[in-house]
Amino acid sequence: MTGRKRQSAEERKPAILRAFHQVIEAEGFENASVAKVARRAGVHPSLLIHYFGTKEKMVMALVDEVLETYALLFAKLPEGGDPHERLERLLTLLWSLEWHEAVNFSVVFSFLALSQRHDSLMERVRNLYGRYRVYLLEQMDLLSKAGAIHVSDPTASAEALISLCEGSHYFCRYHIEAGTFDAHCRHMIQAARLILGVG
Amino acid sequence: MTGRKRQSAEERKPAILRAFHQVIEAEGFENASVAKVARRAGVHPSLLIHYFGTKEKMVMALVDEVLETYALLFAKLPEGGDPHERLERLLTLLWSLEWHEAVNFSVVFSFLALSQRHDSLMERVRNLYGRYRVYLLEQMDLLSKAGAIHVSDPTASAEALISLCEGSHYFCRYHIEAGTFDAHCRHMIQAARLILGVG
DNA sequence: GTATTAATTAAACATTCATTTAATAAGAGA
DNA sequence: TCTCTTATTAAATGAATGTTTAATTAATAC
Repeated sequence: MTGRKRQSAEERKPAILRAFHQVIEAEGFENASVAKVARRAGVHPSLLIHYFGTKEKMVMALVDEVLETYALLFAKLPEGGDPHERLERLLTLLWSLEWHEAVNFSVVFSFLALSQRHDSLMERVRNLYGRYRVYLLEQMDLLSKAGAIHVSDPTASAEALISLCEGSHYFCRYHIEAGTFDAHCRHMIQAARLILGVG
Repeated sequence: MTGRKRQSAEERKPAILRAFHQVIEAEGFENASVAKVARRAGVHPSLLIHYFGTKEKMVMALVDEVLETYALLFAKLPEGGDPHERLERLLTLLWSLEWHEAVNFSVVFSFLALSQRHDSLMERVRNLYGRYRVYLLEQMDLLSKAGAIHVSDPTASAEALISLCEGSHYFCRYHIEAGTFDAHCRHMIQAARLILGVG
């Protein structure tokens, strides 16, 4: 009748979340109703409730996916190899198009807003950034001992790197000219080098 | 009957926007309905429509206020005086509690999400950051000539400062420990000095 | 004190909201 | 083929959505 095939839960649930993501992108989190998501997924609204229980749980399922995207991103951070080369790979990855486009800003901004009044979400985001910070501290220790960087206060440098990186990716669209993203990344890498004492 | 006094439009409209802001803070932008805002303002829902026309226009009125808050913040940036002292005042202001708490993060994150699909809002935010950038470039030129800083690429340094500042304020809550905001600010000021060649 | 203007509410509107309950349909295993 | 499970829809729910229209109330101007 609908022209849609019967699918398993393992196929349908991700498809619904994909539709949810698209609706948020197109119309905003505040306008992403169950009915609209269902329509985009080509499915009856009650099927979403059947799979997720409530809309809130569906939101949290999408949050899980977005957080997982970040976790996968962090998993790409370089671990071994020559210190100088590793530093180079780290900076190049942090300011790559891949890193920049990993998530949708409309979705992430909405979830960051949500985290302000959703304790467990806040805790999960903090946990993610905590791992980020630990990674940077470890690397700075290694790179420091190898003489690849020169930092006096690793904690301060880690905070600065995270701030520079997040500020750059989330806000550059508000102050750089169109078509200058590559140059912006070079600028940020240079600033990162100054912070790491290798300017 | 309601116990509320009759007020002029000049008093009522800001009061309604204040209530709107509070509802977003407490329940999120996606749950801030006209009825809830009216209830918090102690007023009938149709009064909001009478004053603002539509909910969307009411949203834009609140956006105006938030953007104005930022504009007033920028107006506090130091202009004259001794270069070294001015640099000191600039960094101290950028990483002050006043700067940090000037806006509500739940509200701003929601509006940043909105800007992704609202062209005129995007343009207005870009305009704001453009002025921020111009200010920094002007100051860097002056400070540079006075020997207070040493930057080779002012554009790159301005982008780095903005990124560091925004990334710090919007994301520090996700990676610093409670009660370490002051230390974090000191770290950021030190990083800013490195970027400005006065480390 | 009356007329006028502006603030405010009341009531009703169609629409959309998330969700429930029950029915249907399809595939899997026996 | 029959049974059982699971995917899917249909239909109905009451509440909440934003908005309109008309009525009411209070202050202002004359």
